[in-house]
Amino acid sequence: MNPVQFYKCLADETRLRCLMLIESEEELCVCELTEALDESQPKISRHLAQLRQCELLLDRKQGQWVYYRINPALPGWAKSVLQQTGDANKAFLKENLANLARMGDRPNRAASCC
Amino acid sequence: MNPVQFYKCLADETRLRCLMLIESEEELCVCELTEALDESQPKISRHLAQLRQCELLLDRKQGQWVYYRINPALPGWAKSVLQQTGDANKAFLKENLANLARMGDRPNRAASCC
DNA sequence: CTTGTATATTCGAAAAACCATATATAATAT
DNA sequence: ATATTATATATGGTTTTTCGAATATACAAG
Repeated sequence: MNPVQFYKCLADETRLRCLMLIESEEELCVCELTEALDESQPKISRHLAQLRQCELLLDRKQGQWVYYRINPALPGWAKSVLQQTGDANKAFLKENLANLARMGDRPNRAASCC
Repeated sequence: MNPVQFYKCLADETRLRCLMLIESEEELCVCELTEALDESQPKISRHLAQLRQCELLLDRKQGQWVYYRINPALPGWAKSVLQQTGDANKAFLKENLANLARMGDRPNRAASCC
């Protein structure tokens, strides 16, 4: 994991929020992130694709949903950076988490919805 | 310290190397960084100015030299990120540190040279 | 005052990143 | 089969970032 490439991934507001939210929630699907960030679906999807290509995220398809999670194979320092950034910047995510909470009918892991 | 702005600062090879080298050496002047990275003086200077403006670095003028160091007032998580990144990516800096070591006549803190 | 060295800044061009819109794919439901 | 929902990708344009080259400033030495 090249550190410059890693930090380029974190250097965009949309991507950083996605990463922090996923870090906080373990796993989120595209529609949940779209709602939490209040951004267009293609925009979210494009950034997630980049994070997947750079191997910061792994995806898992379940029915019509695609769930993203932090790649556990990331080097320790990178995982630690993500974790610390999330822990120390809770306020940064406040509104996004509120949007997520307010979201009715979230897909429940292993079953219906969205 | 906005985390997006912080990571934008780290998302450039020149800036990240400067930060890591300063992290490793406590304090470095522009000519030392120019030599260590083998880049043009204006390029180094421009990136250092950005890091200073974003308050990641502090500068100190001594005679004709300007020494840069990590801003100790950075939030804990940011200092920790810089430190961990440096510790875990020594190979990334290997050649830069070699250039620095090979550099004859480095300015000695509080006296002549360069 | 002139020269030399260290550093900073300006400017225009080139490259990279980002975005909105439209469209494609794939799964599910009717 | 058709319609709907979730996600992905392609296209073209706009904004942002980065850069080299030239120039400016500031200090030191002679």
